[in-house]
Amino acid sequence: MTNQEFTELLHNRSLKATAPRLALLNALHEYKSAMPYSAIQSKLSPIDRVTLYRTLESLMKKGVIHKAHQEGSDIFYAFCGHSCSIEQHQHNHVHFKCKSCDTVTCEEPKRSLHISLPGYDIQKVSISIEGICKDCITA
Amino acid sequence: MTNQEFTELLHNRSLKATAPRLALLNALHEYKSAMPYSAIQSKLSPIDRVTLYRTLESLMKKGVIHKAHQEGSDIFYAFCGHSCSIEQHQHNHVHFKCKSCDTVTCEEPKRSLHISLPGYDIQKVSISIEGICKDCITA
DNA sequence: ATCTTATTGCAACATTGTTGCATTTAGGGT
DNA sequence: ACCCTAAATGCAACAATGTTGCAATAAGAT
Ligand SMILES: [Mn+2]
Ligand SMILES: [Mn+2]
Ligand SMILES: [Zn+2]
Ligand SMILES: [Zn+2]
Repeated sequence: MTNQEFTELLHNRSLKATAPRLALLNALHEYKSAMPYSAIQSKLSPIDRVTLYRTLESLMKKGVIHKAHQEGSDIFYAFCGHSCSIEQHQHNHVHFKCKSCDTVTCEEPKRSLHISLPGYDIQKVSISIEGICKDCITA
Repeated sequence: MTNQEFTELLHNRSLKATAPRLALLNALHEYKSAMPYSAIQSKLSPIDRVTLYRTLESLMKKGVIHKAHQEGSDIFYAFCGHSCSIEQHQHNHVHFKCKSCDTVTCEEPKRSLHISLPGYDIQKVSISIEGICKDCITA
């Protein structure tokens, strides 16, 4: 992803292509897997804390990024897929955190799981999984 | 649940039956659904913040309570079932947060869902659901 | 090049997490 | 009923993150 493309992405969502936003998008892009808040802050340092806070907020609100994991103290952020837009987030995937390498990734489960709670109106499902990732098992 | 029973519960887990712990257990018990941190703090006020922190930690470690919801800023706590012990937490239920009444409850889904991620070793699954609860729909 | 509005940067404050240490207390042993 | 000791509390102190207001700045439309 080039800086030019990120700029388009932001403009499509009525967001100005500012330095902090491009820095964040580049950081997330390079990081490959979901990026913990602490790593984002280090990478973008010396960014103003409030600016980072609002940058994350606006990008989340516009369906560009999403929180991928929030057990533990460090919150992980990841890019949304094409299914997410300014109107709504649409995530059918799960979030996997490896206890060995501490990496958080967005994964598509083989069988799409259907949760049934009779009498309830289910609007959003978040699934966080912990275990050992493929790479750490093979290695 | 009487105070006497709570004392036994604590002793079974090698924990002393102190005032802060009994206060917490009583608060959780009265609250019925999962209790947000802020409500716990108000209810137990004026409890020392550190004591509350360590009380929650120790009770979680010994399988007496667990975090029921941690999207949002307020973390919800709830009693563990009989399946949880000093050795390990064993939760097969999901956590439902009602967008209307803001209540968080532990729910047993009808079909037990099986998540399949080939190549990965799944050790723990946390499912958080948001929507409208049974009571709010009926009302 | 100018203008307008979104965005930033800073100050300031709030909440929660976390550790160290001295003091208190629960509960087992006598 | 009284000791004793380990466990637990209370307080100080610091760190990290969330959150708002406001003045200064800069992006992008004209
Ligand atoms: Mn994801
Ligand atoms: Mn639960
Ligand atoms: Zn791994
Ligand atoms: Zn409800």
